[in-house]
Amino acid sequence: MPELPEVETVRAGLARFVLDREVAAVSVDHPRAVRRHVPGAGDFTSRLIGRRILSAQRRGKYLWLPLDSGEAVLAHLGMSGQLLVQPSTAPAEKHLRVRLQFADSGPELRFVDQRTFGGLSVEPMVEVDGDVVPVSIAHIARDPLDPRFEPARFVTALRRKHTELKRALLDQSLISGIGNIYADEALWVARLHYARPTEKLAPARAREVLAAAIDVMTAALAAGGTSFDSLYVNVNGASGYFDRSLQAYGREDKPCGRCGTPIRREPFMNRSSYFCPHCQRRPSRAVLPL
DNA sequence: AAGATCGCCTGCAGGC
DNA sequence: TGCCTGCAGGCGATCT
Repeated sequence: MPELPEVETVRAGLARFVLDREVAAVSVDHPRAVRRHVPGAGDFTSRLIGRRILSAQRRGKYLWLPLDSGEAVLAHLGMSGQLLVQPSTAPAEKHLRVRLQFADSGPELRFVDQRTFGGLSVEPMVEVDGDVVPVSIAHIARDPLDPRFEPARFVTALRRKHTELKRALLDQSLISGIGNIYADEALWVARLHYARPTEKLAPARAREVLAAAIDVMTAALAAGGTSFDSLYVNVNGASGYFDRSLQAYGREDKPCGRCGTPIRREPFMNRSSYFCPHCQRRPSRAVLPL
């Protein structure tokens, strides 16, 4: 499941292949893949043809390719999305959704997505807080690997919230790029339970969980992104493998790497939370004085 | 109005 | 064997 490190791996890979190339033809093979492009598939196609790709950018789990029209192709990989660079002679993938062919007749760009949670759109840009981003992601916060990310601002915003810590880490409008896997890993490293109330979290503890998130995602990025099944494949067609270094996620009943206590899995937000019941103590219900 | 929940979507593992 | 259920889970829409 692509989170920030995996998306960054794709972005970096794409940058090598699509820069300064002119789009010559587009085919949309599944309408759901462009459902966020409100004017429809025809409009999506016409906004791309004849346009040149200027760069490859990313914020959190979103990546986009600015065009010489001033708009950008925005992509989200969802659960199972892949952006593949393939020779035009390569047979169509089973879940091929969108295909971009270039005027130079070189390798084409394919969006492949089994579960169709991901998608593409072409959008104008908007300035938000000193950055220029596609309009539909104006509400997405900077991610912690962004040079303009402000830790103190995150800590303040986190402690103003009245929710559980993991919910906040997954809130892309508070901090972006963190998904279920790296949230569990960061909480394990910081020895914090997922249900800790954000409003009672000491600033030092908030800084620790942020540092942990940065650490686990930086390490994953260095390793080329995490993958658990064959669905996520990076732009070169090779799966990233970082899962062997995961300490909590997916390790139900396996010993905690610190204390040996079996890792526990609990339902959380229609998914799972993995944590060490010894290192990550459930918060008490007691109301603390301000 | 912020916070919590729902529905989307496919493939596969596991139970009977 | 094949049907059924649960699970994977990000995110916009919709509730409270």
